[in-house]
Amino acid sequence: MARKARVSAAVLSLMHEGTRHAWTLEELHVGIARRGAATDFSSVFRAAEKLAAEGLVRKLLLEDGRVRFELLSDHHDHLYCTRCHDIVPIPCVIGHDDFATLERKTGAAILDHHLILSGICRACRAVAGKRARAAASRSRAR
Amino acid sequence: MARKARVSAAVLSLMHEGTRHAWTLEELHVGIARRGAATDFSSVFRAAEKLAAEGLVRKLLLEDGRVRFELLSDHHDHLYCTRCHDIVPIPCVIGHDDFATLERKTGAAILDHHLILSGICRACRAVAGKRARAAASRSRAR
DNA sequence: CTAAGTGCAAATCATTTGCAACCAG
DNA sequence: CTGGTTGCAAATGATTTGCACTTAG
Repeated sequence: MARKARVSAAVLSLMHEGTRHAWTLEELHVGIARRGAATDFSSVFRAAEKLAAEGLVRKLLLEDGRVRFELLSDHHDHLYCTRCHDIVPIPCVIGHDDFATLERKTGAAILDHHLILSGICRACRAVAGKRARAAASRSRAR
Repeated sequence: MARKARVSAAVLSLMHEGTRHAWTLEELHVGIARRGAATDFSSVFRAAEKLAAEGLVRKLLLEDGRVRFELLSDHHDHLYCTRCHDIVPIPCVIGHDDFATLERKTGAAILDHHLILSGICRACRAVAGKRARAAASRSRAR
């Protein structure tokens, strides 16, 4: 590095905070600004792309069509909560033998995979549960 | 329907041809034009969206960031070939028990899933194999 | 000094929408 | 007639690029 990359550092440090699992560029941009180190959106974009190219970060593309970045760690998959639009990491359920079977069946070479679940995350379920109970007691009261 | 939907029909008919498994809007647009029934891009867009809303077609979003549509059939997953950028259908390898386990582990309600494999499809592997053999014989000749 | 990193503005790309015209029922 | 459908043009939203400027090494 010819120069310490201020924005890259900010991106990494923000991600390491662990407030969120997968970040859109917008979220990174805002997050960095909140810490008082305002930057340009395009700088965030370039920093994130670079980190992804360097393999420090993984670029994801989920069902809502926006790019997200996450810290690279041991393989896991993702749950996209259709209620709060948050991304939750999920342990990987697909084994090597599954891939071996698929490769045999299809003749393709499988190099990587992304399993994207969609549904309602634990937090949102809790809220929904509370609502349902409240509704139930309301109808009992009537 | 107050009017027979020309574009929707063309989209479905093109998809039924089976030339391709998953179609981008662009591919649909061009495909329909090739058949001599030129239409506007936005009409293709609206037709595809409508078909998806009606449940005749499924909307996909893969790693290259472009929306694709496929005929709705029994559940399967997808291989994205990083060489030819084609989408190949793959039988589903994840069982109900896997989801049950995940739901227990994570506390989330899992409603749907998309497994996206990436790698090299059978066709491209064949080409690569041919190339490798050719290279081998060239080096032998030297 | 010099090349990587940055900010700003503008370009691009795919998707989406507004609106007037169209036409099968 | 009427409301779903279409074409055209223009808007949107996110990502990406050009360029001049800065600055760590």
